[in-house]
Amino acid sequence: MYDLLVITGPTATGKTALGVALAKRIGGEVISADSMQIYRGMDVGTAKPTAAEMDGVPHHMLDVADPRERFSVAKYARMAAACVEDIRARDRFPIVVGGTGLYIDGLLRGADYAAAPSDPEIRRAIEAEYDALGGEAFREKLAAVDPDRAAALHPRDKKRLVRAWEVYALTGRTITRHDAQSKLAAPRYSAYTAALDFADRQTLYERIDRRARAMFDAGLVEEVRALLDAGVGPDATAMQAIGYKEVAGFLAGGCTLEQAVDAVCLASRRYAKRQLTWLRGRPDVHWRLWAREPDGADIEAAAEDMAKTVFSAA
RNA sequence: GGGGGAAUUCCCGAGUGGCCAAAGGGGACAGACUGUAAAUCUGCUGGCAAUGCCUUCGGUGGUUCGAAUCCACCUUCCCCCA
Repeated sequence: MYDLLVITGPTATGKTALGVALAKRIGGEVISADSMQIYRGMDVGTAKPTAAEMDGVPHHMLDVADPRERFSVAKYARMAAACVEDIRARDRFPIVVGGTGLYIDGLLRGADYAAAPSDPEIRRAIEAEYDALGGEAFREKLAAVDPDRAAALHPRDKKRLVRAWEVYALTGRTITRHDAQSKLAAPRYSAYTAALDFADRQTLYERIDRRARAMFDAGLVEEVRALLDAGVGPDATAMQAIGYKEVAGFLAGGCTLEQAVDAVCLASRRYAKRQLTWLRGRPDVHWRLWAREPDGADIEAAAEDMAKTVFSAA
C-alpha cells in the first residue's frame, strides 16, 4: 500500500481536475505541490483551483505564504509533510498534485534539508565573492574542497556554485557528501506517481497558449497591480512567477500588453518543456498520455482507471 | 508612369569574390537540477556511409580557377516622385 499518490506533469495537463476526481473517488484530500500557488493573492496567474473546481475536496498548501515572503523547498517539505500526517491521521488519503518537481522530491525524500540550512547574510557575501572572482576562479576555489561538485558545475552556474560553497561554509561538510548521504536515506513516503502529458506536444502547447491568454481576460493585470501596490517587490520570489514578471514589466512601461501576452505564452511553453525534462528519466513515474484534450468524462475515466491500478496492484 | 531599395539557412538578421553550411539573436529540440525551482544553468540546430562529400543564400542564365557576394533578364515586396 502506498503512503500517498502523486499527480504531476507539465502545466495545463489537467492535474487539478484529475486530482479532485480521484480524491472524491477514494476519499482523499489534495496537497498542492506548486511553488507559486502557495502565495496568497496569486490566483488567476497560477491557475489556482477555485472553490468550484475543488468541488468540496479539501486542498492543502495553497495560500500558505505571503508573496513578500521568502519561501523554499525546505519549508515546503516540512509543511507538506505535516499535511500528510494530518490527513492520514484522519484516515483520509493524501494526493499530492502539482508540477513543481523539486518540491515533490523534497516531500517524498524526507527532512534532509535541515542538515544544510541557508543563511541570507552568508549567502550574500558568497555571491559577492563569486562576482568579484568570476565564475572560473570561484569554481577553482570550490574545487579545492569539493572537486566533484566543482567538476560537475558550469562556471556560469552561479546559483549552484554559491550554494555548494555555502553548505561547506556553514556545515564544514561538502555538498557532495551531504547529497550522497541524503540519497542513502530511505524515502520518507512510498508513493505512486502518475505524470500527465499529451501524446502530441503541439496539443500541449496550444492548450498552454490558450490558457495563458485566458488569464489576461480573467484579470491577471489587475492581480499583478494589486500585488505591486501591496509592496511585493520585483525581487520577491513570487514575482519570478510566469505571468507576473511579464505583466510587471508591462506595467512598468517596458513593453506593450500584446508583447506581454506573447511573452507569457512563450515562457509557459518553455516551462512545460523543462518540467518534462525533469520528469523523464525519473524512476517510478507512470505516464498517462491524453490522446486529445480531456473532457469531464475522460477525467472521470482516468480517475477510475488510476484508482483501480493503484489499489488493486498494491 | 518614373526613380530608388530589398530578397540569406524555422524566424529576425550579419555577410559584398576564396578563410561561408554561412556571425549574432530568437525559436525549436535535448540535457542538468538536493533551502530563489513558474527559478537557474548547459548543449545543439542543412544532409550524409562525414578529418571528406552533397544540397542551400528569390528564379534563370552568364562572368570567373572560384560567387550568397559581380553582370543580365525575370518574379515578389518596400520606399519616393507622379
